[in-house]
Amino acid sequence: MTDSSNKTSTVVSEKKFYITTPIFYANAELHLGHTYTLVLSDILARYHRSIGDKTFFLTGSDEHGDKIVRAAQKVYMGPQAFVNNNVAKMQELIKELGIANDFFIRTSDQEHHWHGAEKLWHELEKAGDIYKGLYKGLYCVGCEAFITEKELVDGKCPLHDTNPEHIEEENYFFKLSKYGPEIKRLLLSGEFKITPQSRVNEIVSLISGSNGESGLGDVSISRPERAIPWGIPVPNDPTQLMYVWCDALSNYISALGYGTDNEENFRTFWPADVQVLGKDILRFHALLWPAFLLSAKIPLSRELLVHGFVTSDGKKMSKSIGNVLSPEEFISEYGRDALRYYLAREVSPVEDWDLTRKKFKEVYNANLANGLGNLVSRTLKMAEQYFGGVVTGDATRAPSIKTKMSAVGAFGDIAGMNIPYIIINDILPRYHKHMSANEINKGADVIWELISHLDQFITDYEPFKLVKTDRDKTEAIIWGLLFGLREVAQMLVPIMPDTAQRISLLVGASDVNVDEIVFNSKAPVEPLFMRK
RNA sequence: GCCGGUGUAGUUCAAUGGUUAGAACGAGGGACUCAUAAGCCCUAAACAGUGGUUCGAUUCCACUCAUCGGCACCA
Repeated sequence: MTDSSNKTSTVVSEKKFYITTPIFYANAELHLGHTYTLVLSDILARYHRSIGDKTFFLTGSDEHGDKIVRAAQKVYMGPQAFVNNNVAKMQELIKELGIANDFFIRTSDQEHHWHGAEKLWHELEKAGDIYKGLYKGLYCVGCEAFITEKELVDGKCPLHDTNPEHIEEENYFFKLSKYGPEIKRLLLSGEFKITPQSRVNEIVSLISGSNGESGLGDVSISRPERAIPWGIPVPNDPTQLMYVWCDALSNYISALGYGTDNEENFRTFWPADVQVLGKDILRFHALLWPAFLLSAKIPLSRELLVHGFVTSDGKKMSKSIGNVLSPEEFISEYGRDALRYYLAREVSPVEDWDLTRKKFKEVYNANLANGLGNLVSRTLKMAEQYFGGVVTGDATRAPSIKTKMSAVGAFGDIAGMNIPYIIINDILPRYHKHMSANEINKGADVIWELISHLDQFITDYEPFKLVKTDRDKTEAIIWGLLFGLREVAQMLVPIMPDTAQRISLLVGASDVNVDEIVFNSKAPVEPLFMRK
């Protein structure tokens, strides 16, 4: 893919763009929910790279905590070996999905992560926001960990069937309560954005509290070192380890070199432009994380993009129901780009969504095999048969669409307009509008509108008949189709990078200005997307 | 229980205080053939319920029912 040839679809931008996923807990393999987070983020990152933004895309793994230690013990492994193993699997899936992250941060990585976490702790301390206090909770001896009221079954630990003990221990606390009003103000003013808006309302009402009671309390941010020390020691107090929040949330800046002797990336990329996360961890990102940043006098992230959960046939995936769907399953049957397509277009970035094998297949056949793939085949076959693949033309000679396509696009009706005109004045502006607003599903819709226009264009002129009587006009029509396909490929770059490249190579556009493109195309040897 | 959102064709979504409530997928039918029996055209198919405001409501309000989310240490 060359950048010089995509003049029409490139909006020149000199901005920086920093996007993050949460770090994934290294106690199990990644599932479809994680896959969605990764693909959504990757599409946004690739989009911003494609428009020229200086982009940094971060993902990583959260590797500390009692849960890891216990899970490792179960399989007779040390915690480090255990997480190494799981992280290797994560990275394998990340590679299979075609995720192009710039860095992978690991919280057990002393060189890349610990300095940042420690510096953040120091800053909170310096601001006077850390104090020693008593943490009270329910502790299960069997689990060697605190458990929450919600986890209890009949007042007992569900794993050990024992009554947990009420214990108190001395921890460090962070003055979260101090920052409630400021976070509320930033949320309401829009300086700190959360998408969708309903999540802002939730957080604001949480801060405000109910019945006149203050909403926010302080939180404990350390735990006493236990049998196996597995975490980042609290600076100047080795008897305590940082609890998950300070340890994990700081990854977003430690990965940029914060706290190391090279903070150049931090200066370049912070604050994050978009932090993608699932609704389950909204609170930590919308309250604790900004409070940490305010305390440390670091600017807040610009936007949290909060997505929903995936269900399988309307139910939560669970092994006991037997409805678990894995990303690997779809990749092996349909290919990586098909899965990316599904996640991009068939899923709302902010709502819960559902997946079934039946629906995936229907969507695949309708839009990839019959839609995109078939259009590529029929266009390139005609180009090859009639013109040996070499098609010359220009925008001024391209015929116009005849059929009225009602209620489509900004014009309402595109009859009488030619392909390049429609693309430049309607398709591309709307595509960019949606993609830059993180609405990748709507961006993808626009691409498929163009695909539909191109099919309609073939119906309008029937070049397969016309070629017998008017070769010049037929060439102008095929030229219009190839021009359209070239733009489809460009817009597809963030969503389906492999497919975009394949189409671009097949279409074979010359690297000259829009008005004089010569196509040196070839028909695909086999369909892009085999019908299933 | 409290707070907030949603409820439109088989499914996923859209729009609107007023002539025929749009689209996609899926289903049924048709004419074509460049193409992956794909594409194109046509057809059937919906405003949760009750009451209110209004000349007139699917659209505004109230209630009911259903459903989803939140109600702090769950990555």
